[in-house]
Amino acid sequence: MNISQTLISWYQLNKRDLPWRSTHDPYCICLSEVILQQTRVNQGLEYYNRFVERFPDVFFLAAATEEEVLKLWQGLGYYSRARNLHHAAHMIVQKFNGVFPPTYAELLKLNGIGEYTAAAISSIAYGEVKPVLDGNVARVLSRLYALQEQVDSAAGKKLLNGIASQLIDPADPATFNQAIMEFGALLCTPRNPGCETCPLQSSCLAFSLKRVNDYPVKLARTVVKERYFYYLVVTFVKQGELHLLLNHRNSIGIWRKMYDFPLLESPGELEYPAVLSAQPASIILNDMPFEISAISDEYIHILSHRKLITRFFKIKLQRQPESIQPYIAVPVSQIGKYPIPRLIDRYIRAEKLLVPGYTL
DNA sequence: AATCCGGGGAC
DNA sequence: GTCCCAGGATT
Repeated sequence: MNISQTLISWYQLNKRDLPWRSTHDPYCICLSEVILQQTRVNQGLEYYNRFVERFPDVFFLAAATEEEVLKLWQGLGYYSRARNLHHAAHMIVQKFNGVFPPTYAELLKLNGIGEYTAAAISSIAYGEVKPVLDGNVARVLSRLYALQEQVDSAAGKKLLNGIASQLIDPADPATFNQAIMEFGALLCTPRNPGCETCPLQSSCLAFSLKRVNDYPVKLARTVVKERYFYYLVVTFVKQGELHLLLNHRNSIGIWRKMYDFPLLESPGELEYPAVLSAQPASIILNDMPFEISAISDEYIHILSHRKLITRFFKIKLQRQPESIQPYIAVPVSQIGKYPIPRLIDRYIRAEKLLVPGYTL
C-alpha cells in the first residue's frame, strides 16, 4: 500500500468525530478552518459550536456587527481572524449572493483566507485536488523524507508543496488532506510520536536514521520582547451608578477594535509617580482630586512575540472628568457586553469588578 | 524575508 | 520554563 492509501486507511480507523466532518456546507468548513488556524481542536471546538448556533449561515454572519463577532470570538486570540471572517462574509453575500466561491483561486481573494485555508476549503468542500500545508503536514513529510530544508522557509514550503502534490490522492483529496493532518495531530506528534505503532514506520527515513526528534528543521524563533503596560482603572459615580473609562482600540496593532482601559505603554519599568504624571493619566486627572485605591500585582501576559508586564492602577474620582476623550464612560454593570482581551478579562475577574450577569 | 498578531495546553 | 498549534497580513 502506498503512503497516501496508508494514511487514509489509518484515518478511517482513528479519526476523531468532529462536527465539521459531518457536513459538506462550505460555510461550516470555512468557519472551522479559520477558527482552527494556529489553534488546537480542543480549544476551537466550543467556539465553532457557538458560531454555528449564533450564525447558522453566511447571511446571519454578514448581518451581525463586527463588535458582536469579536465578542463571540473573545478569548480565542488572533482577533484579526474574526474581523476578516466578518469582512469575508460581507463579500460573499454582496458579490456572490451568499454562495461561497468554489475554487482555490477565488477563495484566496477573501480576507483571512490564505493558502492553507483556501486549499482546505476547496479540497474538503469541493474536491479540488489541492494539498494543504499546515504544521502537521510539514512535520509528517519532514520526518518521512528527513528533510534538511527549514520547513517554514520559502524554499521549505516549496519543497513540501511539491512532495504533497505528488502524494495527494487525486480521487479523494478531501480525505487525504484531513488524513495527513489528523495523522500529524494524533500520531506523528511534535513530542513523543507514536513511532512504535506507526503504519508508515518502514517508509520513514527519520525513523530509520533514529532521528525523528531532529525533524522538522525550523527557523530560529524571534525573541520575545518585554513591554510594560500601566492600565488606569478610572472609576467614578455618575447618575447613581459606578462607571469606569474604557478605551476603544481603533488604531492598528494589537487587539484592534477591542476594548481595554486607558493605557501607558513603556519599554522599561516605571515608578508610580511617573505613571501618574505622564499621559494619559495627566490628561484624565487634570488637577482633579483623586485617590489611588489600589495598585495591582504584576499580570504577566504572553503573546506570540511580546511579554506584557502589566499593573493596574485603580483610581477613584469624585465625578466624571470634564473631557474623557477619546475614552468612553461605561457603567461597570455593562463591561461584559464589550469584547475585551484576555488580560483585561483576567483582571476584571480577579478584582470582582464584574457583577452578576457578566459572562464570557 | 522578517515581523506582527493570542491564547492555551502538553511536557 | 519551552514548544507549537488545521496561519494570514503587512512591510
